[in-house]
Amino acid sequence: MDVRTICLGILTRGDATGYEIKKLFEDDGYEHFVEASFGSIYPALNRLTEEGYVSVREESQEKRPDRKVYSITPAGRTAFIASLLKPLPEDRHRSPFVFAMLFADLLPASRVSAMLDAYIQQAEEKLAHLDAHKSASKSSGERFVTGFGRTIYAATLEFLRTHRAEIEQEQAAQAAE
Amino acid sequence: MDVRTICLGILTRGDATGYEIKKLFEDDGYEHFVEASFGSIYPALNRLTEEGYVSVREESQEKRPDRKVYSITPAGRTAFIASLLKPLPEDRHRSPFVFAMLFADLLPASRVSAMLDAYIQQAEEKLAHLDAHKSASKSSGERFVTGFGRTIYAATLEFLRTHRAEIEQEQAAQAAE
DNA sequence: TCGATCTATATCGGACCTATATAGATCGAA
DNA sequence: TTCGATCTATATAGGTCCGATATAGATCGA
Repeated sequence: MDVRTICLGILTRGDATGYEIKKLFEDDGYEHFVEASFGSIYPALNRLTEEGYVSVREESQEKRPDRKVYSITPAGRTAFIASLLKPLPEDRHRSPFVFAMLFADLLPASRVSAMLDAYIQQAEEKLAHLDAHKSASKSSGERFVTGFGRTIYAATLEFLRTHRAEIEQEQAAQAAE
Repeated sequence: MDVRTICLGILTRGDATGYEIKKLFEDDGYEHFVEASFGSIYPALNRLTEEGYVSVREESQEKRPDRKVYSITPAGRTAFIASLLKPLPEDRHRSPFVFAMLFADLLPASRVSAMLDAYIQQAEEKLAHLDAHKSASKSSGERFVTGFGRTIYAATLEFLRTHRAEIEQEQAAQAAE
């Protein structure tokens, strides 16, 4: 999903600034599945405005930088739906942690354990964040996605806790050689 | 993990061409976690060569384009280990499917069902591919990563099969309004 | 035998992220 | 109370990476 489509999607739920578009995914705990940086959101909104898919109103606030509040136009809504009717790109899950585990045999056992600890802790935090915002989920789609996220993190934690010993023991055996 | 580090990692396991570097991850079923395109692999190898982290030998074959076989140098090996000792970047799992599910209420029920079907089928194929190459896993790291992949896909399938009805029924209820 | 797929390298354009700059507001800790 | 940290808010430059495309002969199945 390109950043322009992501922006249009958020705007179907209500007006927002570029800043809010980024924050909404994080607050709802979707950042693991959908995210975009400011460096791509702001140019995307400019282009969407040029193309007539969104409109802007500038709210100049006292003693604050201007807020540019974006609204989706009927043309934007149509384009957004159309993009969801096209075949979806495949998921891409890039994991430096998994990559590093492939080369565990080249690393000190302590480093491997530290990586496992850090990864487990991260998954625990993400899971806690999703559970904290459980009640905020409204549409069936949102509930579905939150549940999916919880499932993935729970399965991750379960696997790591039950299988970390295997990789750590082989490390130990190797160090003893 | 940047592409240069990925290339170095593969080359710690043995010499390879740019083409083989890409294929190795796919054949072993790691492409969901680690991947790089030709458009970044070839420039990366050129730069690694300039920097002295890899060396090349050109094998000009009869009636075939030249093979450029890359080998990691001691300096490359050192740099690779060093990169694994630095804090790892976080995972990023981008899912157009999950994004689309957030907006299921804007789509026809048939489209939502079709997306679920396609996503489930993809996960089944990935899982089958991992199982097919089960025996090929050698190091404990490789076995760990293969098991991790299977866990994620299995959890995904389990969740989708038990929860797709919820989102599909809400769709149906909405259409009836 | 003809199209599809495979091996193999390479580049261009575009999409995207990271880091950085700016700037005032708010809020907690010392 | 004041100073640093964090938050709101937009924006750009540099660099990384991907997708599409080009090339070209080999192999393999229909």
